[in-house]
Amino acid sequence: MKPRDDKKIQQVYKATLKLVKLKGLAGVTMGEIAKEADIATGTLYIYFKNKTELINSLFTSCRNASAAVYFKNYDTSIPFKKGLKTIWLNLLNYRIKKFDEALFVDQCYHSPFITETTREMTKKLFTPLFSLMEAGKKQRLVKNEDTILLLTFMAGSINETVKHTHYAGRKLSKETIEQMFQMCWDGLKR
Amino acid sequence: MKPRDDKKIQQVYKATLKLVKLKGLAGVTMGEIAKEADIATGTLYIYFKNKTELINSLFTSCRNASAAVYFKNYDTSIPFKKGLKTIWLNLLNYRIKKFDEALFVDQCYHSPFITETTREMTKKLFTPLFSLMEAGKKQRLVKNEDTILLLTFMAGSINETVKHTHYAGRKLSKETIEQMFQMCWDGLKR
DNA sequence: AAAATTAATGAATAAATATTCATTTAAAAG
DNA sequence: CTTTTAAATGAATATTTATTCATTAATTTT
Repeated sequence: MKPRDDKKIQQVYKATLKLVKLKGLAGVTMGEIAKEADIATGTLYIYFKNKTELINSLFTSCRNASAAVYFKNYDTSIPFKKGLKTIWLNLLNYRIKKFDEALFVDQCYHSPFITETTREMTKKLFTPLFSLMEAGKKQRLVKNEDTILLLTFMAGSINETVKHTHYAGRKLSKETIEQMFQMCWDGLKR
Repeated sequence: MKPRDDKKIQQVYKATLKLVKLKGLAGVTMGEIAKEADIATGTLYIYFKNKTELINSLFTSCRNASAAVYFKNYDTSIPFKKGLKTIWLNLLNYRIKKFDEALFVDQCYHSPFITETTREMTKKLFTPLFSLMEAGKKQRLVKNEDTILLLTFMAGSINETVKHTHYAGRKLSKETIEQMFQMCWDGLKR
Protein backbone atom coordinates (compact mmCIF):
# COMPACT_ATOMS: atom_id res chain seq x y z
CA MET A 1 0.00 0.00 0.00
CA LYS A 2 1.28 3.41 -0.96
CA PRO A 3 0.86 5.88 1.89
CA ARG A 4 -0.53 9.38 1.47
CA ASP A 5 1.86 12.23 1.27
CA ASP A 6 1.20 14.29 4.38
CA LYS A 7 2.68 17.40 2.84
CA LYS A 8 0.09 17.48 0.08
CA ILE A 9 -2.74 18.86 2.18
CA GLN A 10 -0.54 21.68 3.38
CA GLN A 11 0.55 22.38 -0.19
CA VAL A 12 -3.06 22.59 -1.27
CA TYR A 13 -3.93 24.88 1.61
CA LYS A 14 -1.05 27.16 0.84
CA ALA A 15 -1.88 27.26 -2.84
CA THR A 16 -5.53 28.03 -2.15
CA LEU A 17 -4.70 30.88 0.22
CA LYS A 18 -2.32 32.36 -2.30
CA LEU A 19 -4.85 32.22 -5.11
CA VAL A 20 -7.70 33.57 -3.01
CA LYS A 21 -5.58 36.50 -1.98
CA LEU A 22 -4.73 37.11 -5.59
CA LYS A 23 -8.10 36.65 -7.27
CA GLY A 24 -10.69 36.25 -4.57
CA LEU A 25 -12.68 33.19 -3.67
CA ALA A 26 -14.92 33.82 -6.64
CA GLY A 27 -12.10 33.39 -9.09
CA VAL A 28 -10.39 30.28 -7.84
CA THR A 29 -10.74 26.97 -9.66
CA MET A 30 -9.79 23.44 -8.73
CA GLY A 31 -7.49 23.29 -11.73
CA GLU A 32 -5.57 26.32 -10.64
CA ILE A 33 -5.28 25.10 -7.08
CA ALA A 34 -3.86 21.81 -8.28
CA LYS A 35 -1.40 23.53 -10.58
CA GLU A 36 -0.25 25.94 -7.89
CA ALA A 37 0.14 23.05 -5.45
CA ASP A 38 2.11 21.06 -8.03
CA ILE A 39 -0.19 18.08 -8.12
CA ALA A 40 -2.67 16.69 -10.61
CA THR A 41 -6.29 17.78 -10.45
CA GLY A 42 -7.35 14.23 -9.79
CA THR A 43 -5.16 14.10 -6.72
CA LEU A 44 -7.19 16.88 -5.15
CA TYR A 45 -10.12 14.49 -5.10
CA ILE A 46 -8.16 11.91 -3.16
CA TYR A 47 -7.71 14.35 -0.32
CA PHE A 48 -10.99 16.24 -0.62
CA LYS A 49 -14.36 14.94 -1.72
CA ASN A 50 -15.06 18.10 -3.68
CA LYS A 51 -14.45 21.82 -3.79
CA THR A 52 -16.88 22.62 -1.01
CA GLU A 53 -15.13 20.20 1.30
CA LEU A 54 -11.74 21.62 0.42
CA ILE A 55 -12.86 25.13 1.26
CA ASN A 56 -14.63 24.11 4.46
CA SER A 57 -11.64 22.11 5.56
CA LEU A 58 -9.25 25.00 5.01
CA PHE A 59 -11.67 27.34 6.70
CA THR A 60 -11.78 25.17 9.79
CA SER A 61 -8.03 24.80 9.79
CA CYS A 62 -7.56 28.57 9.66
CA ARG A 63 -10.09 29.16 12.38
CA ASN A 64 -8.48 26.67 14.72
CA ALA A 65 -5.04 28.06 14.04
CA SER A 66 -6.19 31.58 14.81
CA ALA A 67 -8.00 30.65 18.00
CA ALA A 68 -4.87 28.90 19.24
CA VAL A 69 -2.81 32.02 18.69
CA TYR A 70 -5.16 34.50 20.33
CA PHE A 71 -4.39 33.32 23.83
CA LYS A 72 -0.67 32.90 23.54
CA ASN A 73 1.24 34.24 26.58
CA TYR A 74 -2.01 34.83 28.37
CA ASP A 75 -3.38 33.46 31.59
CA THR A 76 -6.13 34.68 33.84
CA SER A 77 -3.74 35.69 36.65
CA ILE A 78 -2.35 38.62 34.62
CA PRO A 79 -3.82 42.03 35.52
CA PHE A 80 -6.67 42.95 33.19
CA LYS A 81 -5.12 45.72 31.13
CA LYS A 82 -1.89 43.83 30.60
CA GLY A 83 -3.81 40.69 29.68
CA LEU A 84 -5.98 42.62 27.27
CA LYS A 85 -2.93 44.09 25.61
CA THR A 86 -1.37 40.65 25.25
CA ILE A 87 -4.44 39.37 23.48
CA TRP A 88 -4.86 42.56 21.49
CA LEU A 89 -1.29 42.14 20.26
CA ASN A 90 -1.89 38.50 19.45
CA LEU A 91 -4.92 39.47 17.40
CA LEU A 92 -3.02 42.16 15.58
CA ASN A 93 0.00 40.00 14.88
CA TYR A 94 -2.15 37.19 13.64
CA ARG A 95 -3.91 39.46 11.16
CA ILE A 96 -0.59 40.81 9.98
CA LYS A 97 1.38 37.59 9.74
CA LYS A 98 -1.44 35.46 8.45
CA PHE A 99 -3.07 38.08 6.34
CA ASP A 100 -3.99 35.60 3.65
CA GLU A 101 -5.67 33.30 6.19
CA ALA A 102 -7.64 36.12 7.74
CA LEU A 103 -8.70 37.32 4.31
CA PHE A 104 -9.74 33.85 3.28
CA VAL A 105 -11.85 33.42 6.40
CA ASP A 106 -13.53 36.78 5.84
CA GLN A 107 -14.31 35.90 2.25
CA CYS A 108 -15.67 32.52 3.20
CA TYR A 109 -18.21 33.99 5.54
CA HIS A 110 -20.17 35.17 2.53
CA SER A 111 -19.75 32.38 0.15
CA PRO A 112 -21.87 29.43 -0.84
CA PHE A 113 -19.16 27.09 0.42
CA ILE A 114 -19.28 27.41 4.17
CA THR A 115 -21.96 25.23 5.69
CA GLU A 116 -24.06 26.34 8.61
CA THR A 117 -22.41 23.71 10.80
CA THR A 118 -18.94 25.06 10.07
CA ARG A 119 -20.18 28.54 10.80
CA GLU A 120 -21.62 27.51 14.15
CA MET A 121 -18.47 25.77 15.25
CA THR A 122 -16.35 28.86 14.85
CA LYS A 123 -18.47 30.82 17.29
CA LYS A 124 -17.43 28.62 20.16
CA LEU A 125 -13.78 29.41 19.66
CA PHE A 126 -14.21 32.91 20.92
CA THR A 127 -15.83 32.42 24.28
CA PRO A 128 -12.52 33.05 26.13
CA LEU A 129 -12.33 36.54 24.63
CA PHE A 130 -15.82 37.06 25.89
CA SER A 131 -14.89 36.09 29.44
CA LEU A 132 -11.89 38.35 29.41
CA MET A 133 -13.94 41.41 28.60
CA GLU A 134 -16.56 40.47 31.17
CA ALA A 135 -13.81 40.37 33.78
CA GLY A 136 -12.76 43.88 32.81
CA LYS A 137 -16.32 45.04 33.25
CA LYS A 138 -16.58 43.45 36.69
CA GLN A 139 -13.42 45.21 37.78
CA ARG A 140 -14.97 48.45 36.51
CA LEU A 141 -11.98 49.02 34.26
CA VAL A 142 -13.90 49.06 31.00
CA LYS A 143 -17.20 50.68 30.12
CA ASN A 144 -20.31 48.91 31.29
CA GLU A 145 -21.66 48.13 27.84
CA ASP A 146 -22.69 45.05 25.95
CA THR A 147 -19.65 42.76 25.82
CA ILE A 148 -20.09 42.06 22.15
CA LEU A 149 -20.10 45.77 21.46
CA LEU A 150 -16.79 46.16 23.28
CA LEU A 151 -15.26 43.20 21.43
CA THR A 152 -16.36 44.30 17.98
CA PHE A 153 -15.07 47.77 18.74
CA MET A 154 -11.70 46.27 19.55
CA ALA A 155 -11.55 43.79 16.67
CA GLY A 156 -12.96 46.16 14.09
CA SER A 157 -10.25 48.72 14.35
CA ILE A 158 -7.56 46.05 14.22
CA ASN A 159 -9.00 44.42 11.13
CA GLU A 160 -9.53 47.62 9.23
CA THR A 161 -6.13 49.02 10.03
CA VAL A 162 -4.30 45.85 9.06
CA LYS A 163 -6.25 45.65 5.82
CA HIS A 164 -5.44 49.21 4.97
CA THR A 165 -1.74 49.06 5.72
CA HIS A 166 -1.47 45.79 3.84
CA TYR A 167 -2.92 47.21 0.65
CA ALA A 168 -0.92 50.39 0.98
CA GLY A 169 2.13 48.14 1.10
CA ARG A 170 3.24 49.55 4.44
CA LYS A 171 4.37 48.12 7.75
CA LEU A 172 3.07 49.08 11.16
CA SER A 173 5.91 50.46 13.26
CA LYS A 174 6.22 49.64 16.96
CA GLU A 175 5.28 53.22 17.66
CA THR A 176 2.16 53.08 15.54
CA ILE A 177 1.13 49.85 17.22
CA GLU A 178 1.45 51.52 20.61
CA GLN A 179 -0.68 54.40 19.37
CA MET A 180 -3.30 51.97 18.10
CA PHE A 181 -3.53 50.20 21.41
CA GLN A 182 -3.78 53.51 23.22
CA MET A 183 -6.74 54.47 21.05
CA CYS A 184 -8.39 51.13 21.66
CA TRP A 185 -7.83 51.37 25.39
CA ASP A 186 -9.05 54.96 25.59
CA GLY A 187 -12.19 53.86 23.80
CA LEU A 188 -12.84 50.93 26.12
CA LYS A 189 -11.83 52.30 29.50
CA ARG A 190 -14.23 53.78 32.02
CA MET B 1 -37.72 52.60 -32.08
CA LYS B 2 -38.40 50.92 -28.82
CA PRO B 3 -36.71 52.77 -25.98
CA ARG B 4 -34.77 51.12 -23.19
CA ASP B 5 -36.57 50.54 -19.97
CA ASP B 6 -34.79 52.70 -17.43
CA LYS B 7 -36.02 50.64 -14.54
CA LYS B 8 -34.22 47.53 -15.77
CA ILE B 9 -30.77 48.57 -14.66
CA GLN B 10 -32.05 49.27 -11.19
CA GLN B 11 -33.84 45.93 -11.14
CA VAL B 12 -30.63 44.18 -12.11
CA TYR B 13 -28.67 46.03 -9.44
CA LYS B 14 -31.21 45.18 -6.81
CA ALA B 15 -31.29 41.54 -7.84
CA THR B 16 -27.52 41.28 -7.82
CA LEU B 17 -27.22 42.81 -4.37
CA LYS B 18 -29.83 40.45 -3.03
CA LEU B 19 -28.13 37.40 -4.47
CA VAL B 20 -24.66 38.43 -3.38
CA LYS B 21 -25.90 38.93 0.15
CA LEU B 22 -27.48 35.51 0.02
CA LYS B 23 -24.76 33.45 -1.65
CA GLY B 24 -21.71 35.63 -1.97
CA LEU B 25 -20.13 37.00 -5.10
CA ALA B 26 -18.63 33.60 -5.79
CA GLY B 27 -21.99 31.98 -6.13
CA VAL B 28 -23.87 34.40 -8.31
CA THR B 29 -24.59 33.60 -11.95
CA MET B 30 -25.91 35.70 -14.80
CA GLY B 31 -28.85 33.36 -15.15
CA GLU B 32 -29.88 33.84 -11.55
CA ILE B 33 -29.49 37.59 -11.75
CA ALA B 34 -31.75 37.70 -14.77
CA LYS B 35 -34.34 35.49 -13.13
CA GLU B 36 -34.33 37.52 -9.93
CA ALA B 37 -34.64 40.73 -11.94
CA ASP B 38 -37.50 39.26 -13.98
CA ILE B 39 -35.87 39.62 -17.33
CA ALA B 40 -34.38 37.24 -19.86
CA THR B 41 -30.70 36.39 -19.68
CA GLY B 42 -30.17 37.84 -23.09
CA THR B 43 -31.55 41.17 -21.94
CA LEU B 44 -28.71 41.45 -19.44
CA TYR B 45 -26.33 41.65 -22.36
CA ILE B 46 -28.18 44.61 -23.84
CA TYR B 47 -27.46 46.64 -20.73
CA PHE B 48 -24.07 45.17 -19.84
CA LYS B 49 -21.37 43.91 -22.14
CA ASN B 50 -20.62 41.01 -19.83
CA LYS B 51 -20.54 39.93 -16.22
CA THR B 52 -17.41 41.86 -15.35
CA GLU B 53 -18.94 45.06 -16.63
CA LEU B 54 -22.13 44.46 -14.69
CA ILE B 55 -20.22 43.98 -11.46
CA ASN B 56 -17.95 46.95 -12.04
CA SER B 57 -20.89 49.13 -12.93
CA LEU B 58 -22.77 48.19 -9.77
CA PHE B 59 -19.63 48.64 -7.73
CA THR B 60 -19.16 52.17 -9.02
CA SER B 61 -22.81 52.96 -8.46
CA CYS B 62 -22.61 51.81 -4.84
CA ARG B 63 -19.45 53.73 -4.21
CA ASN B 64 -20.87 56.95 -5.58
CA ALA B 65 -24.06 56.52 -3.61
CA SER B 66 -22.15 55.99 -0.40
CA ALA B 67 -19.83 58.95 -0.89
CA ALA B 68 -22.83 61.18 -1.48
CA VAL B 69 -24.36 60.11 1.80
CA TYR B 70 -21.29 60.50 3.99
CA PHE B 71 -21.40 64.27 3.94
CA LYS B 72 -25.11 64.80 4.36
CA ASN B 73 -25.95 67.57 6.85
CA TYR B 74 -22.32 68.50 7.10
CA ASP B 75 -20.49 71.67 6.30
CA THR B 76 -17.11 72.93 7.36
CA SER B 77 -18.52 75.68 9.58
CA ILE B 78 -19.82 73.16 12.14
CA PRO B 79 -17.58 72.72 15.21
CA PHE B 80 -15.27 69.75 14.79
CA LYS B 81 -16.74 67.28 17.25
CA LYS B 82 -20.28 67.91 16.10
CA GLY B 83 -19.21 67.64 12.46
CA LEU B 84 -17.39 64.42 13.16
CA LYS B 85 -20.45 62.98 14.84
CA THR B 86 -22.63 63.95 11.89
CA ILE B 87 -20.35 62.12 9.51
CA TRP B 88 -19.88 59.22 11.89
CA LEU B 89 -23.65 58.84 12.04
CA ASN B 90 -23.92 59.06 8.28
CA LEU B 91 -21.34 56.31 7.95
CA LEU B 92 -23.12 54.14 10.48
CA ASN B 93 -26.55 54.68 8.99
CA TYR B 94 -25.29 53.95 5.52
CA ARG B 95 -23.82 50.63 6.62
CA ILE B 96 -27.04 49.75 8.37
CA LYS B 97 -29.54 50.84 5.77
CA LYS B 98 -27.53 49.76 2.76
CA PHE B 99 -26.02 46.70 4.30
CA ASP B 100 -26.21 44.75 1.08
CA GLU B 101 -24.41 47.49 -0.84
CA ALA B 102 -21.65 47.74 1.74
CA LEU B 103 -21.25 43.99 1.75
CA PHE B 104 -21.12 43.85 -2.02
CA VAL B 105 -18.44 46.52 -2.15
CA ASP B 106 -16.38 44.68 0.46
CA GLN B 107 -16.66 41.44 -1.46
CA CYS B 108 -15.73 43.09 -4.70
CA TYR B 109 -12.48 44.38 -3.35
CA HIS B 110 -11.12 40.86 -3.49
CA SER B 111 -12.60 39.53 -6.61
CA PRO B 112 -11.37 39.10 -10.14
CA PHE B 113 -14.06 41.48 -11.35
CA ILE B 114 -12.99 44.86 -10.14
CA THR B 115 -10.47 46.44 -12.43
CA GLU B 116 -7.56 48.49 -11.17
CA THR B 117 -9.08 51.61 -12.70
CA THR B 118 -12.32 51.16 -10.78
CA ARG B 119 -10.32 50.60 -7.62
CA GLU B 120 -8.32 53.80 -8.10
CA MET B 121 -11.39 55.89 -8.72
CA THR B 122 -12.94 54.99 -5.40
CA LYS B 123 -9.99 56.30 -3.45
CA LYS B 124 -10.67 59.84 -4.53
CA LEU B 125 -14.14 59.81 -3.05
CA PHE B 126 -12.81 59.89 0.45
CA THR B 127 -10.56 62.90 0.49
CA PRO B 128 -13.16 65.03 2.32
CA LEU B 129 -13.08 62.62 5.25
CA PHE B 130 -9.34 63.02 5.23
CA SER B 131 -9.56 66.80 5.43
CA LEU B 132 -12.02 66.65 8.28
CA MET B 133 -9.71 64.60 10.44
CA GLU B 134 -6.77 66.82 9.59
CA ALA B 135 -8.79 69.77 10.80
CA GLY B 136 -9.39 68.02 14.11
CA LYS B 137 -5.67 67.45 14.44
CA LYS B 138 -4.87 71.10 13.76
CA GLN B 139 -7.31 72.17 16.44
CA ARG B 140 -5.55 69.72 18.78
CA LEU B 141 -8.84 67.99 19.47
CA VAL B 142 -7.79 64.57 18.22
CA LYS B 143 -4.56 62.68 18.74
CA ASN B 144 -1.64 63.74 16.61
CA GLU B 145 -1.32 60.50 14.68
CA ASP B 146 -1.35 59.46 11.08
CA THR B 147 -4.69 60.56 9.63
CA ILE B 148 -5.28 57.25 7.94
CA LEU B 149 -4.77 55.50 11.25
CA LEU B 150 -7.41 57.68 12.86
CA LEU B 151 -9.83 57.09 10.01
CA THR B 152 -9.43 53.34 9.89
CA PHE B 153 -9.86 53.26 13.66
CA MET B 154 -13.15 55.05 13.26
CA ALA B 155 -14.42 53.14 10.24
CA GLY B 156 -13.27 49.74 11.47
CA SER B 157 -15.35 49.72 14.60
CA ILE B 158 -18.42 50.88 12.69
CA ASN B 159 -18.08 48.21 10.02
CA GLU B 160 -17.46 45.38 12.42
CA THR B 161 -20.27 46.33 14.76
CA VAL B 162 -22.81 46.70 11.98
CA LYS B 163 -21.77 43.37 10.51
CA HIS B 164 -22.10 41.66 13.83
CA THR B 165 -25.47 43.08 14.77
CA HIS B 166 -26.78 42.34 11.30
CA TYR B 167 -25.90 38.67 11.50
CA ALA B 168 -27.16 38.41 15.03
CA GLY B 169 -30.46 39.72 13.69
CA ARG B 170 -30.45 42.64 16.12
CA LYS B 171 -30.99 46.36 15.87
CA LEU B 172 -28.77 49.05 17.32
CA SER B 173 -30.72 51.11 19.82
CA LYS B 174 -30.27 54.87 20.05
CA GLU B 175 -28.58 54.29 23.36
CA THR B 176 -26.11 51.77 21.93
CA ILE B 177 -25.31 54.13 19.09
CA GLU B 178 -24.50 56.86 21.61
CA GLN B 179 -22.24 54.45 23.47
CA MET B 180 -20.49 53.51 20.25
CA PHE B 181 -19.78 57.10 19.36
CA GLN B 182 -18.53 57.76 22.85
CA MET B 183 -16.04 54.90 22.49
CA CYS B 184 -14.93 56.17 19.12
CA TRP B 185 -14.52 59.69 20.42
CA ASP B 186 -12.66 58.61 23.55
CA GLY B 187 -10.29 56.71 21.31
CA LEU B 188 -9.64 59.62 19.00
CA LYS B 189 -9.55 62.58 21.38
CA ARG B 190 -6.40 64.04 22.84
C1' DA C 1 10.74 -10.94 -5.67
C1' DA C 2 5.96 -11.15 -6.63
C1' DA C 3 1.44 -9.74 -5.24
C1' DA C 4 -1.51 -6.55 -3.37
C1' DT C 5 -2.96 -2.10 -2.36
C1' DT C 6 -3.51 2.55 -2.74
C1' DA C 7 -1.63 7.08 -4.28
C1' DA C 8 -0.99 9.84 -8.30
C1' DT C 9 -1.84 11.19 -12.95
C1' DG C 10 -4.15 13.85 -16.54
C1' DA C 11 -7.01 13.16 -20.39
C1' DA C 12 -11.93 12.46 -20.91
C1' DT C 13 -16.53 13.51 -19.37
C1' DA C 14 -20.07 15.82 -17.02
C1' DA C 15 -21.97 19.84 -15.27
C1' DA C 16 -22.45 24.51 -14.79
C1' DT C 17 -22.28 28.99 -16.63
C1' DA C 18 -21.51 32.80 -19.85
C1' DT C 19 -22.68 34.51 -24.07
C1' DT C 20 -24.86 34.68 -28.65
C1' DC C 21 -28.45 35.02 -32.02
C1' DA C 22 -32.58 34.10 -34.77
C1' DT C 23 -37.03 35.43 -33.72
C1' DT C 24 -40.67 38.11 -31.63
C1' DT C 25 -42.53 42.28 -29.54
C1' DA C 26 -43.19 47.03 -28.61
C1' DA C 27 -42.60 51.70 -29.45
C1' DA C 28 -41.58 55.68 -32.52
C1' DA C 29 -41.39 57.91 -36.95
C1' DG C 30 -43.20 58.89 -41.31
C1' DC D 1 -51.61 52.47 -40.66
C1' DT D 2 -47.21 50.99 -42.26
C1' DT D 3 -42.54 50.93 -41.76
C1' DT D 4 -38.58 51.17 -39.17
C1' DT D 5 -35.82 50.47 -35.31
C1' DA D 6 -34.24 48.65 -31.34
C1' DA D 7 -35.54 46.09 -27.10
C1' DA D 8 -36.70 41.67 -25.33
C1' DT D 9 -36.76 36.77 -25.39
C1' DG D 10 -34.93 32.22 -24.32
C1' DA D 11 -33.28 28.28 -26.65
C1' DA D 12 -28.90 27.08 -28.63
C1' DT D 13 -23.93 27.39 -28.42
C1' DA D 14 -19.52 28.27 -26.52
C1' DT D 15 -16.77 28.30 -22.71
C1' DT D 16 -15.24 27.32 -18.44
C1' DT D 17 -14.83 24.43 -14.56
C1' DA D 18 -15.72 20.37 -11.57
C1' DT D 19 -15.36 15.66 -11.31
C1' DT D 20 -14.39 10.97 -12.83
C1' DC D 21 -11.76 7.06 -14.24
C1' DA D 22 -8.64 4.04 -16.76
C1' DT D 23 -3.87 3.76 -16.30
C1' DT D 24 0.64 4.13 -14.09
C1' DA D 25 3.75 4.55 -10.14
C1' DA D 26 5.03 3.77 -5.35
C1' DT D 27 4.92 1.39 -1.21
C1' DT D 28 4.05 -2.40 1.85
C1' DT D 29 3.10 -7.14 2.76
C1' DT D 30 3.75 -11.89 2.17
